[in-house]
Amino acid sequence: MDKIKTDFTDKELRYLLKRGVSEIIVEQELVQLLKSGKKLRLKEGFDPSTPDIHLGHMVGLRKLRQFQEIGHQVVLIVGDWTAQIGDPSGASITRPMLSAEQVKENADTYMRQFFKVVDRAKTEVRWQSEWFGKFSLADVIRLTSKFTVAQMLAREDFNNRFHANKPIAVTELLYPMLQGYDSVMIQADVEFGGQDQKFNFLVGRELQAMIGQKPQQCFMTGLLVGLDGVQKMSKSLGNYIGVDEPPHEIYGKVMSLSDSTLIRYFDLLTDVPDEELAELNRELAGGKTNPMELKKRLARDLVTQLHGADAAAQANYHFTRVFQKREMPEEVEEIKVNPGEDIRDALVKAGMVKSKSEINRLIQQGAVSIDGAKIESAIMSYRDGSIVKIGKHRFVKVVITEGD
RNA sequence: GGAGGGGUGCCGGAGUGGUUAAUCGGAACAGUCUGUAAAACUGUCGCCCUGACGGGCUACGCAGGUUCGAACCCUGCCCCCUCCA
Repeated sequence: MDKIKTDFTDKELRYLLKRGVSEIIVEQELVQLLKSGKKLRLKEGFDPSTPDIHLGHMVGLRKLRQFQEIGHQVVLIVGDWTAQIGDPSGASITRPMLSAEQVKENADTYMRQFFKVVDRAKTEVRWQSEWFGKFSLADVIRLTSKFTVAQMLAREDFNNRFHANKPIAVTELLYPMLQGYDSVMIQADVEFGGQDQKFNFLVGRELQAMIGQKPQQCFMTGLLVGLDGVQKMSKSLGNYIGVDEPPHEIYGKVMSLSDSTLIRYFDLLTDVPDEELAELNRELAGGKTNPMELKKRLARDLVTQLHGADAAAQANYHFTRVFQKREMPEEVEEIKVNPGEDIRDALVKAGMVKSKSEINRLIQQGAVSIDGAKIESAIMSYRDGSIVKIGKHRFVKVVITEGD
């Protein structure tokens, strides 16, 4: 079958183990594993209560892909049991229990996005319920007796909350143990995730050792800052770019990134070589390169990865035309207008604006034009085929129709 | 079992009887500028009528009440949260 790559140049190793990587425990052991020729089992878990993947997650998925390309096996775990506990974050300690159908649906959604980056053919999907579904109280006691409260409190988040007199649910203490047990069940060689997963990964490592398995390596990827350029990309902060978003949306969001985050994005999300990145960075600092051009390159690269080269070219064209040149897009939505009807009403009806008050406000702000002429008052003359422009990039074509 | 805090506009969060469609921040939208859907700056940001001036209506968990007048006071109900044991 697939050949497993065992000979690496220093450069290749550096790319695999440094680029976009935050920490590896234990790096030397991982290097040995890679060179041993063993087909490694790479564990990645996810919580089916949050099925959307964004670029922040993509950093890790790209790593999985890279390991697949040198012959290794990804094992994706659907955390249908741990999802009921909620990963201890302090913010939300109680989560609604999801129905079985809901979990299934979320899992499908997640996987559809996951496999945009990761190779499905080299992935084994496992559900926690395969083993936890049969767990008895005796099993729970056996598992929990392997750890002490002090060990669990070593986790930074628990520790903080403990000392701040904030609640820690008993089930939350269970979370790392369950996640660790997954590693035992699938005999993971390496577990992948963000830096915030370190504690859970280490619990898995210990548990495997106790049971007589070779402890897994912990592979933690770097954090991506979100659109605001300050906080980490996360769904709850709303500063994310979803893997599932349409091409022009991804492209546009990349273009709105703050300049200072550009290189980091290249670093974490593209294959542009380190030397070239360093060079680009120098040019940027020296003002030799226009950040916009670089952003376009980044946007094209990312859209290509997620939607293919054609979509990327199209998104690029669309952006240049609509946003840079402020021309009409190739396709303009049409709205039906009855003869003599106030066009404002038609715009509201078509959902172009939220309310008549809003369109009035926009007119006052000088944001509306018809056939290139700015509208000063609410009296708008138009004819069949007129192009109404609202703001910088909302266009609509008037179609006059009789009836209703 | 005991003690206490709170539910306000898309979100966060002021306001504790009139001058409050409701300070402020964020998001969003628009305008100016620009190398960019970056940044910066300015403005808008409940709904309806009006070209505009202006006017009307609805809103501060829910339901009542007090008052000339309530997000703010009272009563009941619902819901969140924290601490002690």
